[in-house]
Amino acid sequence: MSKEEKIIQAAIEVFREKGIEKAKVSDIVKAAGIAQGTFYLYFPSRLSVMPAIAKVMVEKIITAIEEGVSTQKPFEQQLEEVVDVGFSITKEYGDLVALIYAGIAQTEHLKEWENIYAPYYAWMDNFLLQAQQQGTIRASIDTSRSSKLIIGLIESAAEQVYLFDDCKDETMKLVKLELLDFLHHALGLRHP
Amino acid sequence: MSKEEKIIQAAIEVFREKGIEKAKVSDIVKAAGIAQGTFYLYFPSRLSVMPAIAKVMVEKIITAIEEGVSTQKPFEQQLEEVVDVGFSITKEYGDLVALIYAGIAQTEHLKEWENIYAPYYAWMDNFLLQAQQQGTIRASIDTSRSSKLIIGLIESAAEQVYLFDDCKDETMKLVKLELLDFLHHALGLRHP
Amino acid sequence: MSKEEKIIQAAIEVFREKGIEKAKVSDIVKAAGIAQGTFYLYFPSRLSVMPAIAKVMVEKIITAIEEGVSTQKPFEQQLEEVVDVGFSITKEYGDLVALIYAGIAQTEHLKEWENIYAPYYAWMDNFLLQAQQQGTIRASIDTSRSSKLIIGLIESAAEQVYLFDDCKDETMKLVKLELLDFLHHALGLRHP
Amino acid sequence: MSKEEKIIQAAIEVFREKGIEKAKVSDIVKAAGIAQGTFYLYFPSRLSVMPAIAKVMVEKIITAIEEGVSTQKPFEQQLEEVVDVGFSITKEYGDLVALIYAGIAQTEHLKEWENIYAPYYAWMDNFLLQAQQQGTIRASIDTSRSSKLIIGLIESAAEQVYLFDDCKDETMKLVKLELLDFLHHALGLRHP
DNA sequence: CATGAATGAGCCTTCATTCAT
DNA sequence: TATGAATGAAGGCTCATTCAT
Repeated sequence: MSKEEKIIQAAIEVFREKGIEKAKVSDIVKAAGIAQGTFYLYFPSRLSVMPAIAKVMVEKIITAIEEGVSTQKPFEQQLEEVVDVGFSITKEYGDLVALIYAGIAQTEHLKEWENIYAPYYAWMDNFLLQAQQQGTIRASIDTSRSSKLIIGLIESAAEQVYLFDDCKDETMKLVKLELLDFLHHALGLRHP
Repeated sequence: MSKEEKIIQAAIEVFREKGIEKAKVSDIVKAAGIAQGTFYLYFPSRLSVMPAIAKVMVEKIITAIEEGVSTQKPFEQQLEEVVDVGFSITKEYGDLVALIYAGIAQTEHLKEWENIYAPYYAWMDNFLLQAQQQGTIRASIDTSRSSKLIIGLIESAAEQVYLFDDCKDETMKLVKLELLDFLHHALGLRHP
Repeated sequence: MSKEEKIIQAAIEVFREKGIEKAKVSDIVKAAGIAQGTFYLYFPSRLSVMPAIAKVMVEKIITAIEEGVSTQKPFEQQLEEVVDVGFSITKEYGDLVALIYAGIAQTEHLKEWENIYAPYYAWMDNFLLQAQQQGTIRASIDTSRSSKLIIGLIESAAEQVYLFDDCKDETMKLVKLELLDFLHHALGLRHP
Repeated sequence: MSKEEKIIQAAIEVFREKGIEKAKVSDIVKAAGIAQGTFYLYFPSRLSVMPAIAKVMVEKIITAIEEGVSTQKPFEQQLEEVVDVGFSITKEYGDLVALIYAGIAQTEHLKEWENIYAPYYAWMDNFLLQAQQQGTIRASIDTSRSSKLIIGLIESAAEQVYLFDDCKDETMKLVKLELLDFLHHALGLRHP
């Protein structure tokens, strides 16, 4: 693992553990096993690791989606898998997403956020588009816009369970069912 | 306006303008027109104004909803008003919401967030419940869970427009339409 | 008890408990049951209570000496009582003495300390003088100078026991015996 | 001179000049010719230099004793030299001793003080022990306990002169004589 | 490339003191 | 006399960043 990768991994670790404000460069370099000055050979400032962290995170999201959704299956099942993966992502990276969001909100323009999530949005757009072309979901959907709505919706639902709720397993199933029902209707899903 | 209110107003102003990390207590007291020490008579630390800000914000949200939605009109029109108000709220307070969310993520447990939004959730729950009882929306909806989904959905949509997008007015109408369509289907809206 | 007395008593309490630097005016007024501003009606500044505390302390010392030493008994027994009382004083007020000493060292001229202890020195001087006039102790002693030496000696001995040592009771008796032996020889005590 | 030594020397200087409470870290670093932050690389807090100062001071005391007392001469002359050195020490470091004592009283347990003075006590103990073994002072003395008494005694006497009195030179000789006389008797000194 | 000691600007917070009531 | 809210100066400490080695 290169020094740069070490730093990014250590930063993820430390930011998750301590939060943005309390994550010191000294913590990160300690976790990375490098010297204080070395950090600045790779990143110009403390918060400039954030985009790199975001990139790593989105890569993981994309991988999870691609691995978790079987393009062979019927759309209805795929949709269920999309929700499952979305929940897994929030479970595993929800705090990290919130962190990066906050980090970006504090530094650069929030618009940057769209670029970060772009691959996720693109995947979802394509997912809907294909279903639409096959007549599985209603034709009136604007897949580009709805892809963002759906991602927001899945995240909202998952946050209800993982960030806020306590009795997770129980709630999770109920929320997922409600969400799937919601999506079925929203997408005008036709059971072929 | 009491000193405490002055501080909260000034804090809102400064946090919005400078972001969490760069908002100094000295900025806040200057904006509030009080002495540095006075701040600490009302709040034990710099970030402890956050919950107070959140409370003010939610009060404004509730007021906006109650004023913006005419309970006399048919549900379909009310829903449109709900979306309109939701968009207005995000337009006006979106950055503040993001700020508070980040501020809370850095200090207390994220669960606190649910308490803050509780009145908004409660209103939405009741809104759906009445529609359901009148048979306007499908009976299979769990209004409590869906209220959160819908609020998340409206916020996602509005953020697309106001936080990220540039060409706002144009986009806004399209996104709103897409969202309303999405909701109509999701809720199984019956046009009476 | 007058307000002024209340303040002095509260100050003694708080200074003993928290030490000089950490004893806040707010602590003192709270302990005294008065308002913050009232303190400044009686004392011009935070540390200006110190002399008043010192005065109270010396009064207690004098009282203890006068009550604890029986002028009727032979000198040898009186000397033992003087040592006993000296030890009691250090046990009870040793920390306070150190406190006042430090407090004075930080503010005014250390010379003030002599004025504070003056009554104690005077009593000891007189005590020695009478013994000398009766031929009980050696004539070559300068009672004025030696009174200070002896007080310093008793305090040193008692501090060994109460401020520093752990196994107090055991040690105390041994130290007292050693000290008395030391004093007997130093004073050239004649057993009549 | 290492940075740490520079800090200690500067701290001694500043604490003596301004007293404990008014000695600011900024004063110390200025005197040491280093940056403010550098102070905290070597000491965790402002008052944590105190023990280091104490150590330096005791080293100086030991050096002064070893240089000022000629172990070859007869005990009586050595005792005079011990008193002379003791007076010199108080003259030169008396204020520092009071300072450190107060500083320690404010922070750590007072017991620490005994550890600091331990080398001085040990030297005196040994000094007495040898005289006792040679029959020069009375056999009934417990040298360990009396070493502390004697050090307390010398300090008391010297403080009378240097800390409190004005007409120093005059008084000094008289006090010294009185003290030596006092010690001769107390120790049961035999003039061989 | 790597190091880590050194820097120093800057902020949060405390608290003695004041003063209008 | 008494109050206690308000003041604001002041300082300990942190920590991102630099740079000589």
